[in-house]
Amino acid sequence: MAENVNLKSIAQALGLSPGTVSRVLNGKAKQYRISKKTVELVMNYAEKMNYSPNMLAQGLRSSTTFTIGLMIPDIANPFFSLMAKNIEKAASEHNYSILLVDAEEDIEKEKRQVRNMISRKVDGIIAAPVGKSSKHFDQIISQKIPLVFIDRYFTESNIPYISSDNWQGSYEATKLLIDSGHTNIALIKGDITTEPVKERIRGYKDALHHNGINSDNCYELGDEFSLENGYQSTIELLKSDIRPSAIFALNNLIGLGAMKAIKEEGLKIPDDISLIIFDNQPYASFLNPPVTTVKQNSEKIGELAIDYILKKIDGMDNDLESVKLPTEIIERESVRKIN
Amino acid sequence: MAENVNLKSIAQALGLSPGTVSRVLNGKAKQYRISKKTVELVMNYAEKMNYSPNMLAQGLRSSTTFTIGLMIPDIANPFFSLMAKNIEKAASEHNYSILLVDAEEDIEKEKRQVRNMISRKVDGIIAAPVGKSSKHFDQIISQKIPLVFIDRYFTESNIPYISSDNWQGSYEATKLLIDSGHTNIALIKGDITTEPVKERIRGYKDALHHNGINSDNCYELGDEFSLENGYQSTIELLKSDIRPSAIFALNNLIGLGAMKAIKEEGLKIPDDISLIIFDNQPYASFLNPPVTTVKQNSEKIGELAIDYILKKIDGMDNDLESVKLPTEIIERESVRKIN
DNA sequence: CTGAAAGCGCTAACAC
DNA sequence: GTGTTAGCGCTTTCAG
Repeated sequence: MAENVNLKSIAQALGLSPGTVSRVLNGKAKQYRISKKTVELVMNYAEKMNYSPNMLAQGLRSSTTFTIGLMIPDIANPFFSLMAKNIEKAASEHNYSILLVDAEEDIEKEKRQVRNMISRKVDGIIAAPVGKSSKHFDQIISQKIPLVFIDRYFTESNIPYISSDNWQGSYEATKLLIDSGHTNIALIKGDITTEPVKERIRGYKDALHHNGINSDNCYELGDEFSLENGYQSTIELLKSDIRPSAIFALNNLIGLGAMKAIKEEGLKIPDDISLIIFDNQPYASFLNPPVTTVKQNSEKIGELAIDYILKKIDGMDNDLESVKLPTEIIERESVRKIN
Repeated sequence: MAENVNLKSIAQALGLSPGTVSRVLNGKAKQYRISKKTVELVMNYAEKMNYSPNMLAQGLRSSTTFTIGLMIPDIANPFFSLMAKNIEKAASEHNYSILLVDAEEDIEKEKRQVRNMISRKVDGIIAAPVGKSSKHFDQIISQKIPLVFIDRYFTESNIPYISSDNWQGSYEATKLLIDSGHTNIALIKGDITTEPVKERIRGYKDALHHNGINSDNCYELGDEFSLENGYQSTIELLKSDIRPSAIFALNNLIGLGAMKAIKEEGLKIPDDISLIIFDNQPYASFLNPPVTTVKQNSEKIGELAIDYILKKIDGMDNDLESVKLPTEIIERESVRKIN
């Protein structure tokens, strides 16, 4: 295998010019009326030499890199990894590659990586932003790089987003608990500066109010989408004298953490305490007990996001309305009906 | 914000040459004894203009892209997504970015993406290869791009790999079942052309033989790491007259599928049938019942892989011995002790 | 139908 | 201390 096979070396070997070789290899033979003979010659030789174009050079010259930046707060969270899978799939079908960043819920890392994406001249960015502000994304906008948020978003910015109807999911979950006779419902939250968490809290509170329950009776705690937070918060709850009859966990990791704590304390779901988890996962129906969840359509979120970005890259001026996809309550066996 | 701020525009604005600006911005001011005044001037102006270097140009010129290709068969599988997380974290700490490919267990896609990675001039590649052969990775080798396999590998190639001791994990799991009195143990497999699956099968068979159990009595089926395969295979098993007393599921998705089938058939684990799953996940202890698993050290796999690649990129000629990390049986409550 | 040449933005060897 | 220049590999305009 030749060391450095590039347009020039091919051209030389074939007694042609780099321009011609480029035209052939980019399927512009018709357009430039290149002779069949030349086309075959080039094609065969390139094939034989296992030529693959230098995309850095292509990108530099054509200022399009066929790269989409994907910024995720936690790729190990199955909610996000499933979304990532669908995004990568659709992207690769259109010959785009994914530059992946796991922001680790760290705003500083996210900021650094925003610049990195700019430096790398990605053609578009899909991000589930981490912080309380989208200011650092302004650079993306001013560079005219298509950008769409997924899952998380900011109401004050006008960057389009695809998310779930967090209010709805939370409202319905809380309502289900209330309808089952629960009036002392604890809420274990994620970062309350993020919009989805705010919305979920609002849904929860609205459901309480609409049903005549004083939310002061209900306890809110926690501050992070993590197993640890779910665990610690639940322990705190169970050790206190609040003794809620139900816990609403605002994401899947918190839910797992809560289960761990409940189990360790020797309590049973739903007999001793009921549980609903925001965000459904494949394993939810095999848990002990099968857990009632709020299902988000994460495939759809990924799909809409990549569609939007791809179209935007193609220059379509489809100024997408932001979308809040409906959620769905999956009733299983973690909620006890009281009387 | 200026439209296109680059070295040239900065140089012009400041009455300097691009070379000088480049030197300052790359921290080579000392080395070239650039005056403090110039350094400050450049730094401030670059900051003010929000300059970020064009990494395509840098890459083209310096032939190093600070990019690592990561090829994963299924990023939605939590086993892989956790590994991806650790890899991205370590990479970004060294200013490398991750180009992510989800091969979707599709060899053709993997082949295409290998070429893509070459075209993109990644500095190194970490891959959990999909197919039965590593032939398409030869191009990587001949391009002298550092490459390491994770999880999956090929014995006949001498591409280094970091994986689990699949034989050990499988042997120990099977032994545990045998020691608990099981003699009719069904095995639900993944793609048998892959080395880890082969090793797991071998571990299983060795354990049977060493304990005087005729493996003809034991049923093997299935061909894919998926929930569907786990489900279908288990249904098939339960409907047949084989009636194993235990199932050994060769990965987490198969395990979940098996649980689904067992539940649907109205059977109880471990009373009616025992289960061990290869690959431990955070939710395993909350399943019904908590499932005995074979834990792989996936953080460590990711860590060793990225360490190796980074060192290799730095030109260290540390020809890593391939590693098979020990596994650990996590005993929970899915195995029934017979008599 | 094809070639020549400019230039994308950057770095580094060579000048002085 | 700093400028000049060549060139990384590619595409595309302009010529013919």
